[in-house]
Amino acid sequence: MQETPCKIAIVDDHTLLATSLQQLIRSLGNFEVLHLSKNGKEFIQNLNNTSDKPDLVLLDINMPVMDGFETAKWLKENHPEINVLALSMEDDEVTIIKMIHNGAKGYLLKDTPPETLKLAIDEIMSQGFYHSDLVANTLIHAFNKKQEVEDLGLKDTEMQFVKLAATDKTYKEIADIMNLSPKTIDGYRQDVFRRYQIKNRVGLVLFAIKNGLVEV
Amino acid sequence: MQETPCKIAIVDDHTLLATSLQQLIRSLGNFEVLHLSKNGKEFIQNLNNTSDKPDLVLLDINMPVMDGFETAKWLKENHPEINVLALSMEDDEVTIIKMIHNGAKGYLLKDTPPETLKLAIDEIMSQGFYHSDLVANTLIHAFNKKQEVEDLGLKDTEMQFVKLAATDKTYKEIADIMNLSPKTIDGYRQDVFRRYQIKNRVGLVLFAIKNGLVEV
DNA sequence: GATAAAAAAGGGATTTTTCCTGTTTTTTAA
DNA sequence: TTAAAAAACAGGAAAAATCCCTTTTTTATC
Repeated sequence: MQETPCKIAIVDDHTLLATSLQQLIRSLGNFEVLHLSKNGKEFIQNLNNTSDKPDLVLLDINMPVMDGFETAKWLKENHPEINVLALSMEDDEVTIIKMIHNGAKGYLLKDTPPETLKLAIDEIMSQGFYHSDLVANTLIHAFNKKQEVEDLGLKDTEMQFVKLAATDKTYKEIADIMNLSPKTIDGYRQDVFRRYQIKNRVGLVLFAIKNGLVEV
Repeated sequence: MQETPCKIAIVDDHTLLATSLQQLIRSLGNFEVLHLSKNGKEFIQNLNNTSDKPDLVLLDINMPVMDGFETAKWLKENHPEINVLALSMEDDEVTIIKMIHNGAKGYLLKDTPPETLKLAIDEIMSQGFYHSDLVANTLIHAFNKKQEVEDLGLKDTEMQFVKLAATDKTYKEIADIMNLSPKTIDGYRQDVFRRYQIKNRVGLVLFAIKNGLVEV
């Protein structure tokens, strides 16, 4: 008895690599390659052009038009049942984290041996995720490390002001807390607004959060 | 030649468990237990009372006065060179994530066999982290899953308003975008403020972020 | 079609924020 | 010690946000 084959789509802007991947996968056994796409946009078109949905997408990250991040995010949102296996040459922390966060069920480097590719696909199909040391270690270290706040050039008083401005206190209340005149606080505000091109207080709150000055 | 022993501190409010842990660790070989503490506060006192700093702390999580979360966070901030190995009966996602985020270098369940405890300590001392499947899988899944936004009871228009309010646009600009009168927007604002006890727009922004309504 | 409820809009006042322009005080450096 | 720089503070005004209460319009339901 033949099992129904695992349907795979390949998204990679390097045609040569995509076609050789296709051949490789076909040689691995019970797999069927539905279509190749050069970027996320083309992939979505291919997806909509056929009723046959892939079980898994081999997704490159660096692509023009619509890259791997966007494509993974789109799939997570619109077709969560389609698994993404990220394929990349990059092994830096930020890239890996972004892909896993966007729903990729595994992350392979492009110099991975074919057996690992097969293993990864099988594990994703059977257990929902390919647990590699690369991904595990990356997540652990990213999560574990003390994320240092980069120096933005804020003076101590300004820093304190910004942190307080990211709460629902009024400037008058902030002035009281800092034992300063509301007019001094207004001076800080104006300086910070100008220095970082901030339009208003909401902008200041978002600035503080984005730069890790306050926790939410 | 005898290596310098690994110095260990134990923090656990269950005296019985703490003392038996102490005995166990001493039996494991080249370890030295510096002191036992019933909670984080007591531990910090013990730390300050002696010049001999531990290399590693076995840290319970559920404790009165100052629990494992706070203690780990304090250590991460004040003594990043001291490794934390979390010990707990809980294996739920949130607990594990919080501990790793607060700098714990490993996470063990209390029903772990002694050999694993030794392995964990050794791995932390040699490689800086004890890589267990429990932690790896927890982080991966937490990071990978689509964090569903719980229903807060916001209507569609209100939701759109809140999302726009969490940008640096004025209410007038928001009204334009939503093709509504500024007065209608003001009505939304007032309703939402009252319903969720929000004081002002910064409060609204923080509310939106905390509840995952917008990404930062 | 009448009626009640919900949504949209408005009037008007107060508080807060924002943005100018400055002056005074304190700190720093020569 | 003194000049310069930085920090703190102010007056005043316009814009935005906040709040309360009322009216109109739309929607749903019988």
